[in-house]
Amino acid sequence: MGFKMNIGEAAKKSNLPIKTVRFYSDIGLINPKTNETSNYRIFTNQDIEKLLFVGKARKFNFSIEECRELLSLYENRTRSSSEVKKLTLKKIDEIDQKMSELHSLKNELSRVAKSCNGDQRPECPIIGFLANKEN
Amino acid sequence: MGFKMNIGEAAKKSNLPIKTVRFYSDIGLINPKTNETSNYRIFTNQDIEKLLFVGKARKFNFSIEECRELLSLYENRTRSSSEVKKLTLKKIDEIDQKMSELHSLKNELSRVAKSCNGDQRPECPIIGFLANKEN
DNA sequence: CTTGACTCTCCACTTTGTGGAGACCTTATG
DNA sequence: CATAAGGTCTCCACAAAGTGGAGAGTCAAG
Repeated sequence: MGFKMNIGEAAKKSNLPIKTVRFYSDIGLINPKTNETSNYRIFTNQDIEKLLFVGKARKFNFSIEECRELLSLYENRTRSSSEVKKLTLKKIDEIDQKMSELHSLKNELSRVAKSCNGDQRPECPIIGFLANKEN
Repeated sequence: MGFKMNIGEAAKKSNLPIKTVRFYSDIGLINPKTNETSNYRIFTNQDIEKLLFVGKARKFNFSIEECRELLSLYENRTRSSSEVKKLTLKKIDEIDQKMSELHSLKNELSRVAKSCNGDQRPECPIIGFLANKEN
C-alpha cells in the first residue's frame, strides 16, 4: 500500500493544474480510486507517474488519444517497442510537415511585407496580395 | 446593382464550404443582405471579394479577429498601410517562434527515436524518456 | 402538384483544457 | 461544539474555427 494523496498534492507532484488532473481523470486517462463517503479522488504514486508521463508526452505534441495509447504500452511492458517507435516516427513526420508549411508561409508573408513601405499612405501591397484571387 | 447570388454559388466562387460561409456570416465577418420573405442570404460580388480575402488570410494563419481587422483596413482605404504591415510582421514573428519550438521538439524526439531499436522486445528508451521526471 | 435541389435555423460535437458557481468535506481554532 | 478557512466535488459555460445532422421552409422544373 503506497502513499495516497488528494488531488491538490497530486497536481503539485505532477506539475499540472488541478483542473487538468481532474480533466484527465474525467476522460479516463488516469483512474484514481474514489473515497466513497467524501467522493474525493485518491491518487497513488503510480497515478503520479502516469500524470508525469502524460504531461511530458503532451509537451511533445502527442495528442490525448496518443497518450492513451502510449500509456497502455507503458503499462503493458510485454508489448514490443516497435509500436512506440512507430508512433514517435509518425510524430516526427508530422512535425516535418508542419515545419515546411510554416516555412513557405513565412516566405510568402516576408515577401509581401518587404514590398510594403509601411507608411501613412493607404496603398498597401499586402492587402492587394491577400485580395488577389490568383495565387 | 451588381450580380446577386445565393449561398451555394457564393461558396463555389469563394472556394469555401457553405457551412463556413454561413459561419462567417453568423459572426458578422461578412454581412450579406437577406431576402425578407425567403430568409435566404443574398451575396454580391463585393461579398465574394471579402470571402476570398478572408480565405486567403486564414490560410496565412491570420485569426478570424485579425481578418476582421484586416477587412476593416481593406474597406477603409484611407488608413495607413503601416497598420497592415505591423500585423503582418507580428505574424512572421509568431511563425518564427513556432518554428523554433518545433525544431527543438523534433530534435529531442529524433534523439530518443534513434536510441530505440524498435524490435519486439519490451525495452523502449522512448517510454523511459517520457516517463522520466527530470528533463 | 409534386419532386428534387437548395437553404434556413438550431443543436451537438470536435480538442484540450480553463474559469466560475454553489455545495460539500476536512481540519484547525476559539 | 461551533465556526471559519481551505480543499474538493459536480455541473455549466467558454475558448477557435468550424463541421455534421435534423427538421422545416423555399424555389424551379416537369
